[in-house]
Amino acid sequence: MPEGPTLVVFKKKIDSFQGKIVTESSGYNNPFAEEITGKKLLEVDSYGKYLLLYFEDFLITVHFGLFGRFLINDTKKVNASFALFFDDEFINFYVVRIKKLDKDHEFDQGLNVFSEQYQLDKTQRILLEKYADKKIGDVLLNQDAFPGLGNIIRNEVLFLSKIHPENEVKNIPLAKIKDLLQLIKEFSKASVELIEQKIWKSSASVYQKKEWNGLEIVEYVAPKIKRKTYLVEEIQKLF
DNA sequence: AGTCATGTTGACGA
DNA sequence: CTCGTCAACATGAC
Repeated sequence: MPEGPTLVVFKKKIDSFQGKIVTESSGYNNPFAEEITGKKLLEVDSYGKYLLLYFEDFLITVHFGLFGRFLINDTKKVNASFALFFDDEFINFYVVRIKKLDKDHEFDQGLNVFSEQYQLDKTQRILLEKYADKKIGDVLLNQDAFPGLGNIIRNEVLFLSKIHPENEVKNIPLAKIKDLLQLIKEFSKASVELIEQKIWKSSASVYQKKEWNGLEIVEYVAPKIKRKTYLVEEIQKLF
């Protein structure tokens, strides 16, 4: 279900549990229930498409995949894959995958557009050094270079920066690359509010749309990544 | 009601 | 070793 900005929204909703003690943890896909029980939830954060739950001795990451959901103080009919209870409150996570990491695990904040430490230059360097021969439309979904970037953001920023997804990275003028990276940052951050207002998808320019300003939006499945791609031929250039 | 999807992982074989 | 393909995921919006 979620891309990076959605995880920022999730984090905000769970923020109020910071500092509270987990009185019980459960879930059919939770090998860490015993370790988590009795621990204080020190901090909630997000990185890319992961929700981060920091405890005294370790860190739990929650990935929502395509179907992941969570409910606060509410329960669905199906069993939760992961759940946290705090005295009289609780959070149920459905269809999520969790992992346990070292509490000092370092995420590369230089690549995180939501971080104060984001470095556009670093993303640019990685893109040009490691992915020069790849298609830009494919690379954007690579979480190593673009943590949190998903299919909606991918389609929208390629359109907004007027770049055709089939361009190989090395053929795109540097100025256009910089435009694209700047747009990824701005679009991702602006998305948070739109998601909170539940108008994110409907306010998209090309994603799941048929036309833009009278121009046809072409739709196809990108072969390598097998993801739906939307583009306006007249606007998005091949270099 | 069938279709499709904001995503990843692991199994398998070429 | 790497690459493509497939399936799975207590789903849910349209």
